[in-house]
Amino acid sequence: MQNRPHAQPAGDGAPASSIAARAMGALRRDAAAYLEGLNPEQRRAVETTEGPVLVLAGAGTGKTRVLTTRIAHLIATNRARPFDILAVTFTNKAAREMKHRIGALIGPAGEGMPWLGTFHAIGTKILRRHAELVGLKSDFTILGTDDQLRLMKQVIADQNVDEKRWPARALSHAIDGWKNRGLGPEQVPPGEAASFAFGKGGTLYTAYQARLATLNAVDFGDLLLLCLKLWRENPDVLANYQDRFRYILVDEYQDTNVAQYLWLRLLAQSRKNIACVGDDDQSIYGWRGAEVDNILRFEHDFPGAVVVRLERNYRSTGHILAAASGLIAKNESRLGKTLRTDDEPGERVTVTGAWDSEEEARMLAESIESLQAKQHPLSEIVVLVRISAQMREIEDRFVQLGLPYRVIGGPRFYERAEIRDALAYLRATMNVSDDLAFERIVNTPKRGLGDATLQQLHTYGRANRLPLRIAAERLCETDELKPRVRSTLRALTESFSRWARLVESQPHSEVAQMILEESGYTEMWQKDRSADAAGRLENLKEFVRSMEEFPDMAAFLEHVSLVMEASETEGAERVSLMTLHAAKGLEFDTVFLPGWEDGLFPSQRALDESGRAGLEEERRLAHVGLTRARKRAKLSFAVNRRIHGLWSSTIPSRFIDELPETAVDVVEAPAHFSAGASRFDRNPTPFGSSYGTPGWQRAQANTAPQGGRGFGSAPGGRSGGFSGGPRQIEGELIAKSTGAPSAFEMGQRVFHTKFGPGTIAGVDGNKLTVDFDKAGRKMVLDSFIQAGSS
DNA sequence: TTGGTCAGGGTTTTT
DNA sequence: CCCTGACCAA
Repeated sequence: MQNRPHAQPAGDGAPASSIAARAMGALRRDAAAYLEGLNPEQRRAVETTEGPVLVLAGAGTGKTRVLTTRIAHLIATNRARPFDILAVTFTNKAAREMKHRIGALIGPAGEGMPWLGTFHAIGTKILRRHAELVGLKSDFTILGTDDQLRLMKQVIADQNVDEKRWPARALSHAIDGWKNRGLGPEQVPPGEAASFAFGKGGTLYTAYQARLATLNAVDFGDLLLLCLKLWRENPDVLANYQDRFRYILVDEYQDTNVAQYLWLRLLAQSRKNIACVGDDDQSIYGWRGAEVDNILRFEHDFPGAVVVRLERNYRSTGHILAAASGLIAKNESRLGKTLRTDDEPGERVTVTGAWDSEEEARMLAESIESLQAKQHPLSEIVVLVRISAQMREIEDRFVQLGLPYRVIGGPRFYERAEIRDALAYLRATMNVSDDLAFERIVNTPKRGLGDATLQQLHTYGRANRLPLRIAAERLCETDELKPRVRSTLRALTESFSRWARLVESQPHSEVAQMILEESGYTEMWQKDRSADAAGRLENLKEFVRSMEEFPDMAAFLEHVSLVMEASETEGAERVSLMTLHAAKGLEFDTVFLPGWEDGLFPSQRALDESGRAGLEEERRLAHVGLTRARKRAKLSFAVNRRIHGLWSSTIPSRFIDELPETAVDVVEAPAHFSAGASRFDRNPTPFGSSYGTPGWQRAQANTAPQGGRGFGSAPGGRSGGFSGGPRQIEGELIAKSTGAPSAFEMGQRVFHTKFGPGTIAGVDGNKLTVDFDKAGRKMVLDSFIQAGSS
């Protein structure tokens, strides 16, 4: 390898550096070995280190591998140290994956890549360093969507705009759109700004930004937009970053929006060592600001760019690839790639029509069961739908059959109400001036502090320039409040002060749990009888538990505003169910693609709103779906589908006819799936061919004992009448209430994971006072204590 | 202030 | 059909 400088044997020459030299030598050998697994195109993508590079990486062509090897190569050949490289991704998941794989490639040297992360995480890091230059303090808070919306509503009300005609959602959408395009309030084209709320769009945007500034807060869009502002107004700061980032790598370049493009262009301007990896055929986020144009225009934007096409697919068999390629070839706006494989043709893509969506769900489930009978692992099966609404019927069927499945996507962990509430409690505790947090939970659980009281607080706070929490404290000293309101409000503010003091001295996760209990928040869910209450308590428990991984509360809050995901139960033997969008980047042996009907897929809305471009994006989505499959892709459509509760007839997707004939098999629905079969579904005929399947038998076992209803006794009912019945929900409730007698006694020796061994000096319900041998006297919850052995 | 009822609206999703 | 938000009565 020409790039392997001075591979001298250790011991040769200067003895002073022998250990380091040996270590370096080992590093280089690894790197070289690594390169050998690459095909010529991949290798070119890795080894063209200087100047702009665009890697057009088709589905399954080893995109991540190229990206990680490139980084390893830069480091191993001493072109850059880990901290000289800027590597941006869109999702935390992708960033984590890259970190992991780089670590595996070059060992601990790659672990500490400080500038590998999402656009937003890196933007945050940069902004915290220069906050004052853009009018912020470095401890600014990052607002989530719901805080953003609440703020937006306030702004709309302040400006005397009718919220009915111009809902906060719409304003938020408009502002997001502008931010995605890199436009600050002053830069929005006047005509465009005027089109919102009778010419008030611009004013509202300005007012919203002003509110954010007062709160020392930013939204997600600002994390990029303010970087642009920072760099444009402070050329010296920009120059510093341009110099610092010797090499820039970008993942999923086809998903970048204008703001991100500008962000990258500013940084890459001086050194021009920018490598973007992406696939124009997998651009499916146009509706949220992604500009396919960014990738289509790359050579123009970065003159002299080297373009490398990765077209050798290592994932799918021939017919699947042919189907996907044939389909995507119908798109006009693309750079053009032809995926090829050395793999066998394999099974053809199947297309099956069903009478209605219920029948489609039954067929699908039956196919899965027959695969299962042939030892196909369930974890290698995925069902990809266009919209989440399709999931319900499919889930119903799975539940009925007892087929284990998991839904990927859905509301993100940190977007769930209970998590946002818990976070709000912590934020309001940690930061007296976090008005949004305080406002969120002031009456959650219900305390009788409603709109009227809140209005009073706002008025008082604004008049005296005080944050709400302080305003509440002061107002309690006056007699402006009704006695009842005053006492609850006082109790609340005093609790906050007490919790704030506890954070100083107690382990943060324990304080958090205490806050949730003493505020009555946990109790609120314990009393809630609805089906998901147990799950919410479970989430809260997980939330508290996850805090323990952070050194303190502040660090936890910082992390959580950008990243927080539900712990996924991986590797479980289950079928996966998700939207096509959620499936990007994943692969499975068998992929089911139901709902290929015009209007649903391609979606009518995409067609109406974006015309040909919309259709092409839908087609790319279809392409993404097909290319998830390694061995089997099974399309289906229904002739009748329930849309918003109403049955309407549909026609097969135009995409079906665009598939190359030779790659497709039309498979008829099994005979017993005739129209209206659902009516007889609950009345087994002993000789009917479909009733011998294991699934049917399980369905019987599951259905019969439900609420004492025998089968067939619910005529006309929904065939999946399952979720309505009483269901036992498992799950341990979060921290038993304070009243429960503790299992601990005075004088008992105990052990605490953080404070070590100690002796119990007091018991109050589940709160214990413990004299720790090392840490002194602390108040802790019994759930954090184990009976001591020593 | 709270809880009920009713009308309206309803892709895709990350940070 | 199912969820959310607005409005109204107690």
